[in-house]
Amino acid sequence: MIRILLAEDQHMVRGALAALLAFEPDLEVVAQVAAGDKVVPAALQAQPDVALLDIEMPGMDGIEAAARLREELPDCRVLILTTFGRPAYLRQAMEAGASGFLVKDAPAERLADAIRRATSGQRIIDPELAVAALQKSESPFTPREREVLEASEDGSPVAEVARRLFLSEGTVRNYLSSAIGKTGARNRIEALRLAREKGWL
Amino acid sequence: MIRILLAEDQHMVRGALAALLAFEPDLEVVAQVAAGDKVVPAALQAQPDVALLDIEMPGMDGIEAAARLREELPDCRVLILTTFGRPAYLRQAMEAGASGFLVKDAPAERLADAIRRATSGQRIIDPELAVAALQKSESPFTPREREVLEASEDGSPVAEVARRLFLSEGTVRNYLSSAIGKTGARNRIEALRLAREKGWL
DNA sequence: GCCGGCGCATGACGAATGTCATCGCCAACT
DNA sequence: AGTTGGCGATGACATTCGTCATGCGCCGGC
Repeated sequence: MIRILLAEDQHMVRGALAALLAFEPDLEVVAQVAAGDKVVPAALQAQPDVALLDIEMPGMDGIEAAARLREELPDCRVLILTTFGRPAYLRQAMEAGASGFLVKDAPAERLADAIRRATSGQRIIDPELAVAALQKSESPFTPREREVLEASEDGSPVAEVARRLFLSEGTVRNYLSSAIGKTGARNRIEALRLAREKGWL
Repeated sequence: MIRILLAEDQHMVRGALAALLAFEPDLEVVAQVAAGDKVVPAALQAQPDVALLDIEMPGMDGIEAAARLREELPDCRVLILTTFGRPAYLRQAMEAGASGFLVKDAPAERLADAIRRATSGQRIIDPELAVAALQKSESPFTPREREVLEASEDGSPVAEVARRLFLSEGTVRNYLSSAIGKTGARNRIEALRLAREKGWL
């Protein structure tokens, strides 16, 4: 019996996924949480074999939760399940120690299969996404440029981004300027949009 | 036996919802589609009693699909199921002739219940959402302010927005400034984000 | 050992943006 | 008739943003 922890903030989707898994005789959902920061506590209590984590969650995102979980329960495999098949998410998920990465666009049947494979130690990457990630031109950003761009996505002014990243205001402007140049945008907002479209984030 | 059509673009979510409904002995999913423009053709063929429509779909959005469906198959009830409980969506759904409106945040158990009630002619509105819609302060924007804000969402500079809306550059800045003030933001980007969060767009 | 690239910073400058006061026009409301 | 408020515009001003040149330290590769 494979014990599963389900982390997904949309109640109905979570319930539906649980129903989907309930049809599999060898799978058992032993815990359900709706927020990223509840993942580790629930896992410590329920001792699942696999954690199925959404990325977009309140409290803590699924990537971060995955990393924490790998520290606290190294025996628990992590599967990331997300709406957005951004290459950057895939990369981050792998860095966080996830065993697999699925998009919600994938066929429903693939889910149970992925869970079984994860427990047997395999890595599961959504084939469509893997192809997309490889086809997508490599991001031309330096790590810092990406970091600064991402920190600007909520629209906070340069000064605040600088504070958050412990950088000088001028430095932040330089990185943004460079990112704007590389995307061919006219300002940071467009740069952010174009970078996302090209899968550079 | 209540016959159900399921329209939802994310394959895995669709499959999971089908699994959820499969547990109900009196409900039967007779058709599944992944795009809004496939709803009416599939419904004509499968003759469902209830159509469960996501709003965010390729091809045609769920609201529009609902309206078309009401014309073609007036006996088929329509339930809107969506991620975003925006008051505007709720209003549009009702205008399109939907019998009910559910958010994916709602408890999974409520779904089957809503379907049964819809077939018996009742209207179903997610209570949380109804409360939220009433609590939500009405948008403080004037029509022009909203228009200018929305035209700025892709990050184009003021000059371009002005050209698109046949306004002077200064006027656009004025409306943006006013919108920034009303949202309590520090620049247009934040204003856009905050306005969305508050359901003012 | 000498690049070249990245990280970080500074300073300066022009362009874009945000704010404010003020104006005219028109429609609605009192 | 007068007041109010949305709409559109202008001009001036301060701030923020984007760009560029330049400097320094660090590391990896040739």
